[in-house]
Amino acid sequence: MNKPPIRVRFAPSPTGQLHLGGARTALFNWLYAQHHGGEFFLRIEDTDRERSKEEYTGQIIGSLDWLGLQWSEPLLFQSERTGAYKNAIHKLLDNGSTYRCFLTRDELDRAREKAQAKGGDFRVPKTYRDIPLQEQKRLLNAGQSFTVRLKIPPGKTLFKDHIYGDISVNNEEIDDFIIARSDGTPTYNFTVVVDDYTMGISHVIRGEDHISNTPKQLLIYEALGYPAPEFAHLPMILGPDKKRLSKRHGAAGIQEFRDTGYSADALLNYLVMLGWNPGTEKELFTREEMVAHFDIRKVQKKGAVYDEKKLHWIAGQHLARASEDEILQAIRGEEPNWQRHAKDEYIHHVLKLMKIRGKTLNELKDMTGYFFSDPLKFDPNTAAKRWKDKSVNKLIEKYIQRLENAAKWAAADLDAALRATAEDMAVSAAKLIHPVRLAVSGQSQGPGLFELLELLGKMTCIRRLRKSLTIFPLTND
RNA sequence: GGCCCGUUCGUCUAGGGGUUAGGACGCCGCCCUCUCAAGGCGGUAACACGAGUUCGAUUCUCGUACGGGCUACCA
Repeated sequence: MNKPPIRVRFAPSPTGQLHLGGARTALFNWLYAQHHGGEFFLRIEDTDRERSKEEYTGQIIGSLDWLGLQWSEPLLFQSERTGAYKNAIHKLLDNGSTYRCFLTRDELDRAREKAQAKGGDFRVPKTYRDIPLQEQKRLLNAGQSFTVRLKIPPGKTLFKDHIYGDISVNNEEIDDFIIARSDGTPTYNFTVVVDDYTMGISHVIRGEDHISNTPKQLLIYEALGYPAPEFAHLPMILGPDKKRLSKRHGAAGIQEFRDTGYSADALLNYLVMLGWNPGTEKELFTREEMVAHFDIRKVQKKGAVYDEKKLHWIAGQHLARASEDEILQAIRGEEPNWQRHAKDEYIHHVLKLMKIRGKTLNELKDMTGYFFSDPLKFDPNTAAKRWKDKSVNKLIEKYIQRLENAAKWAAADLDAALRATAEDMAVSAAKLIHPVRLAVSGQSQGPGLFELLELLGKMTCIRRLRKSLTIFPLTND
């Protein structure tokens, strides 16, 4: 027994940008393929002419590309497969598993409204399901427009979902639904089946919102005589209100996560933990580790609420673990000219010092400005607190003198020099440390002061300290 | 309304007939310390409800409640 190859797909419709839910569906498909040595395909479901937009196709592809969820060729567009759908519809018309329905949309709408007013439970009337051939011909010749509906057979439709287990539905619950509209175009449930079959998809992994579509699609597989794939439905990603996450909840577009400086790996790591667990307590994963550990049976059934705080934490952990060069490459990937004037070696030092202090690439960029140019802004609260009066100027002057005479410019020596100065002046080291930090960085916080001074270099430090003597204290007295 | 699915700390989750119900984020406190992070230690907080099965249910069964999805000539 040799197993059929594993082929999965992600099939977004280009009616909006790629959002968190779509990205997770894509990720789980990709992981499933990677883990099992299968292939991952992409299919653009652009049959809704009204809502589909080419720019969204571009955005979705761009986001997937950024996430690094590489798909195999060919990339399929449903809009280019009209021929295949037509053939399949004819096949079903010929083999009698479908019928032409001459009910008009208006008729149906009215009947539906009436039924709903009376308490719901509207069923599509099977008026034309079994009319004689002559009558059909007559209507056709009269130019009556029609839709093609699937004849739902009696019985039960059941399937085994890899995540939800056995699911069954009585066929009576399913209407003779439309597979081809009156303009001849196929509907969603139909195109999905035709495409999944022709693409040789072995496992359909998609959102839980498709569970109720599955029996319908299974019935189409049956009518077409195609073998059905296996199914796995993923729980929804929810907003804080427990409703399916959407634009209303804020940052749902992948592009926004990229814009706020999250790395693709961190986002993927967060996403994989949303609704899945490895069965161990590990929760920080590299891409390779995700592939190695992924097991679809460990996917949750319950919808998961998106929590930005946790994403932020994971992003910080990824940053702390990343090499300085990886971080630099990631930043330059977004902003090619970032700090081009500085030497890579110097930037690496800066990043080494700062990477555990930021969670996102943007935070890192924002907090490292003073490593590359003299600070122009000085935190006024810190100035008020740490540099109250002229007495501080005296201390700084003394420290500058020592620094100028420093033989070695290394953290330990700068430290010793500062403590010696403090001792001379009979003050605590802190009385000097804080104002020096303010003078040199404009900030009240940052890396260890002496590592900072060492990295900035003698000239820069002395320049900034001198300058600060002309600025502080802020209050004149 | 009908059908399908779900329900363990605020959130993500582990567990599973007998556990002090475990971990993570967040929050709080302490330690480290020149600050901020990071890190370490500790704390806070959960089995929706009701029956049944059982010596014993958070765990199994059935109901109820609540939540979600679907119910289109959208995908």
